[in-house]
Amino acid sequence: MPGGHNQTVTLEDVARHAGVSRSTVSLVLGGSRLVARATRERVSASMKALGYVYNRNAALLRSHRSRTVGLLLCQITEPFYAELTDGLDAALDHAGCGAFLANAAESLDRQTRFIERMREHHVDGLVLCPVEGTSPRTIEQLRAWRLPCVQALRLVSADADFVGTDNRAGTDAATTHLIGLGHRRIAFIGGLRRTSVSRDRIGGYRDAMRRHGLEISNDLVIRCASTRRAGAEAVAMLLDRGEPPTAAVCYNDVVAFGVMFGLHDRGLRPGRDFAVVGFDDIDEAEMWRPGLTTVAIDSRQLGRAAADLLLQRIAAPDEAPTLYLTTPRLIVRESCGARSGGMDGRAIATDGREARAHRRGRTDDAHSPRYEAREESSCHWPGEFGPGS
Amino acid sequence: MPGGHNQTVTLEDVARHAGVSRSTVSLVLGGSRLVARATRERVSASMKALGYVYNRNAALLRSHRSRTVGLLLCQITEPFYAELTDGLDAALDHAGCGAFLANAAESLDRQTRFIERMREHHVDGLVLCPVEGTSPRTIEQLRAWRLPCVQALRLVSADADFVGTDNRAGTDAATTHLIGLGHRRIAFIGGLRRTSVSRDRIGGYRDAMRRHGLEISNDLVIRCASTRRAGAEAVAMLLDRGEPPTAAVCYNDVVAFGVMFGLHDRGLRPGRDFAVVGFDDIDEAEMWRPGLTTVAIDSRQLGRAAADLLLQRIAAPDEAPTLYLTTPRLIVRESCGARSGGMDGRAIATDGREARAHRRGRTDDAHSPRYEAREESSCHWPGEFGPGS
DNA sequence: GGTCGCCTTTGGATCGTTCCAATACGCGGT
DNA sequence: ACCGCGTATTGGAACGATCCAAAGGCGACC
Repeated sequence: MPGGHNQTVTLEDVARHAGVSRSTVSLVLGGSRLVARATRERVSASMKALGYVYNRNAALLRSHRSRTVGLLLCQITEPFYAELTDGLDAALDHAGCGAFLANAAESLDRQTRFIERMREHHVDGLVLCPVEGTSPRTIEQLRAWRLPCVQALRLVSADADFVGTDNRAGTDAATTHLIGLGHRRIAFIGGLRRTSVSRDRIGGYRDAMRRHGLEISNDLVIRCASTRRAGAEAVAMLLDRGEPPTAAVCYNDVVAFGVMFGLHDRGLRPGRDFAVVGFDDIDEAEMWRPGLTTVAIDSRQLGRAAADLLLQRIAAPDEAPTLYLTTPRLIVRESCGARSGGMDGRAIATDGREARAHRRGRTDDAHSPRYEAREESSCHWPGEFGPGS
Repeated sequence: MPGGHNQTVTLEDVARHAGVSRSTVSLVLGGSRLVARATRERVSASMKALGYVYNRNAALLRSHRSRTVGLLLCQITEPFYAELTDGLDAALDHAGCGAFLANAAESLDRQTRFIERMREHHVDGLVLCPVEGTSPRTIEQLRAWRLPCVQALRLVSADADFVGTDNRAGTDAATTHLIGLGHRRIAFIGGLRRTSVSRDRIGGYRDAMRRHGLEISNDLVIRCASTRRAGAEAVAMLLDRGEPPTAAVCYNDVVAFGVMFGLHDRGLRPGRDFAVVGFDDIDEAEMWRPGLTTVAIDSRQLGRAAADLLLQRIAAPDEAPTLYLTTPRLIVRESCGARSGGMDGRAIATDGREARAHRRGRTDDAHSPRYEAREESSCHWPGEFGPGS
């Protein structure tokens, strides 16, 4: 490879060097079977010799395919989204597709700006984790622009593809588990943002409580931000009440960690004096002391699913939208008191460690669509989170 | 805005609609002062009316400026990198520049592939958090390709721009603090990867130990991965020894959290039975129970600094490389036993809460380069981590 | 009235690729 | 000798912007 090129090497240069035409070189680039084997090898050699770099932008200008997709995250600092990105990025990479990533930091304004920018870059499609307050019209607009889009996690419009999990079933299972352990006053903590995720997670909690004839007083539901600090403050507030709850279902693991910190501040031990359940099963949940009982949704697999669905949609833009929902699994560890002699020591259904190992195995497998498509969605879109909410 | 366009709107269309030439529209796009105010407004109106979308790729083809940079992270799931990305992204956004983000997941192979892809996309520059084993030749190559590049955190080549922190000073201060509290057998935990960061953090620890005439036996340095699990395992191993240490300086906060989990497993309380110090001061460090004493390096500001330096370098590609080093600050909380009556209760120099508040204030300020340039670097590049290491 | 200069505007060439219709070529069959 | 056919290759026209040299219009000044 020559050292100090200041002029870019083009197809023309390669063609001249290999003694063929520009078109032939282009065909070689595309891996066409039309080109004779000998020619193909000669051209490849020339490309290497000249240090040729493919110009994706020039190609895109003509072909209208960029082999690049956009990924718009609502909050990259949340561990769950980092893990999701990890899976998604790997899947796209595997498919020879690059990701143009942007972090909206939960700002509707930045989200709008980034969508604009993605269009300017002519990405082939978009994975969107919509920020709170995203209007269904935004999704409609993308459709009108014919920009393939997959909504991830938070459902805004049922008229576009969606990859997520059955949140309602998740918190239902978590709450039911706590009830089975003997708890009666169970709080829900977190879910401040007005998103489909919040609605469904709170909904599942309510379903389970109602089914067991338990009171769902509004002051058992503390809506707070998804931070450790907010979780700690929320549980402090609950413990100050006359008849405090004995357990809490948390919006996600981060809030649950905060709750455990808050318990610590009062000299209470999670899993012994108070039961805590999280949601997401992010990497650190297993390591916690006590280990966090939580609803696992395999972030990385969800990322892969989103990537696969988007690529599929790019290939066939006019098919009806698909809703992919993974089935969450309750992982029982110590923080709810069901294991290692805490609280009441009742026998448990799920072995956390085993389930975890299983999940690991799946995660490390070769890449292929492994999510489950389910028709009976737990999401009931038209309603609370309509336009402008 | 018309509904069902299937043909893209080009400058030509806008020009026709506004009754001017293509060139004039282009000038308007560039915000040129040459165009008369009335014309400018007419053109803008036409753009809006037709739903015009700027085609960055077409522009790039001609102008050789994409107003897009690449950000290559070595591991997006590490909270520190997520925070860095947060700051960097915001700064670029502020400068009207997009970021093409990729996650190498600590794989040299993926890093190479992504650099290739960035070149194909003709990004204006690259912020590179080099993965372990990155050769200085990689950086030289970027230079030969005339692709502006800023190394972040990990220094690979002194011949290119670098943004990082004075790691050696950081662990030196942390270790000195522990020695001041009366500790004599102090371990270093973490820093498995062969990077300049590992070298300098271990170096600072050694410096302080040596300066105080303390033994630096090799079995006090446990090199392990930057995970909670590895930290827990490492401290367990240390405690099994004949004469275990009474304190540990950790490679970063994540390892420190692991160490605290490991202590918990042995029934020991960090800050009372064993002193723990971290590095980075990631968001959650303050919330921990006990609060983590750690070396703060303000990840978001570092991200901003990297963005600024890169933009500067793109503007002036031929200037000599700059090394920006921020000065780390020790934040004393409870985990080292210096506060709240732990261990020996000696008076302390730094108030964690105040320092934190100060940092917050700076972080939220308007965007401007606030890092400190220092000539006396703590990094001694040629050596241990040379080519191919 | 001609010329100079200033402010605006413009046409054409160009960037590096892909697409498409056309061609060159070897070869067996009539 | 000509045709038909399949395989391999090619030149020219896009794609949608920017750049540049040049020109149009209009006062002002000599």
